[in-house]
Amino acid sequence: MASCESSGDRMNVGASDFDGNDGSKKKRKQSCNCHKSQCLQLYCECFSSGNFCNDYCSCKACMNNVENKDCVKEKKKEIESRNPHAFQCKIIHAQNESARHRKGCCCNKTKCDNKYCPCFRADVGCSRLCRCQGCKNVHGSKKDEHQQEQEERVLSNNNNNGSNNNGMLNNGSSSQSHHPVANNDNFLPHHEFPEPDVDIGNNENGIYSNNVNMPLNQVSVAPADSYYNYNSFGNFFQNHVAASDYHHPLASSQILSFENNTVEQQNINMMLDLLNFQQPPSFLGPHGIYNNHNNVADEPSSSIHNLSTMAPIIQSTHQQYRPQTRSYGNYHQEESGAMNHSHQLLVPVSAQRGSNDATNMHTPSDPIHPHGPPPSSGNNADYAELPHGNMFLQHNNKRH
DNA sequence: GAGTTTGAAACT
DNA sequence: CAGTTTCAAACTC
Ligand SMILES: [Zn+2]
Ligand SMILES: [Zn+2]
Ligand SMILES: [Zn+2]
Ligand SMILES: [Zn+2]
Ligand SMILES: [Zn+2]
Ligand SMILES: [Zn+2]
Repeated sequence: MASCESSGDRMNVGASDFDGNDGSKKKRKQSCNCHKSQCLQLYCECFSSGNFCNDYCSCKACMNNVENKDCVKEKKKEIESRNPHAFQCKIIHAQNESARHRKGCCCNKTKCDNKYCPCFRADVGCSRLCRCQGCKNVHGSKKDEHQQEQEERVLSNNNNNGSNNNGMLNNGSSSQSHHPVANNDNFLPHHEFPEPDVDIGNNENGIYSNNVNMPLNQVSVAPADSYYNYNSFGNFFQNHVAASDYHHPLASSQILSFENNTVEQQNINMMLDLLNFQQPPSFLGPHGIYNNHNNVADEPSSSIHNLSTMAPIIQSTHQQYRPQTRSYGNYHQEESGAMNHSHQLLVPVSAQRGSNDATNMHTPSDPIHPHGPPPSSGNNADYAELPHGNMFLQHNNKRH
């Protein structure tokens, strides 16, 4: 059974074209890097294209192999019962038509001009089946409504000249009329700070600054405790922000000697630290004085305002977010009290996202946002509100 | 249809 | 270039 030549599948890194010895381009065997699907869902390109995984794959817990061929067959049957076309070639070569993607694409943001677009990936133009916005597919872009309308008028006037197409404009060379497109992407820029929120209620002992509270505005489900950490000032912050922005490399003097490296001693140290607490330097923000160290969105992560002054005191190995290389969080304290290199024990953020992932949580209502709260559908949680009102970017690509 | 999960592409 | 973000599709309910 000949497999589909140009499948348009996504390619795992290292699996794309490569130069052969003779200088020719060859297709490297397709491969995947699946971590959670066991390569038994259509997310897996090997499975999706009807192939077993192979030596180039770096998938985890892969089931998509000969050894499990019964299981694979079962799964395929199940999926085909939902969609009989699921494992058929995704590119259609119909007579008198340019090749097209079976289902078309639905690119809302990328204009079909890169490999996010399944049509572009397969080197075919967008067709009438595509629901793309502002299509600029170099292999042939879909007509927009205006062009479609014009074309239909022309066709009905001078009865057709034999050109068959898919509702596709001729490729690249034809210059297109550029209508000014409404920009719906003018989301609140990070530098538009709200009024500083002086959190008096928690300031009476001088220990805490604004971020002592868990974020007030999270969506119904509170993030698991492990999503939070606190710095030496007792401020709570969200780990994923912390991991990338709030830490800096731990000085060797700050790594405890063995005999002091106990939970008890750490707790004593923490109390001492709190006793010796000095208010973090305030700074003049766009709308006044800001007290806290954290979440200064329009300052670089290396800014003093975005740094904590000591290693995380409590950071379990279950913590989802691996502190960045070069970060303070290179070290964490295990329950035993031992300090260890965090980044060798924790998993990268990209490997561990989940629905309760703090990065994916967003505010139900967003008084700061000039365009109202993020829409309630789609993958639309790009932004959330931090405790003191700053917006920050999340993982979840909601549409604006 | 709304919302979540997934892994490659893109970005920095 | 390792780490993170963005993206559109697959998936679930
Ligand atoms: Zn796979
Ligand atoms: Zn594979
Ligand atoms: Zn696999
Ligand atoms: Zn597209
Ligand atoms: Zn398309
Ligand atoms: Zn398109």
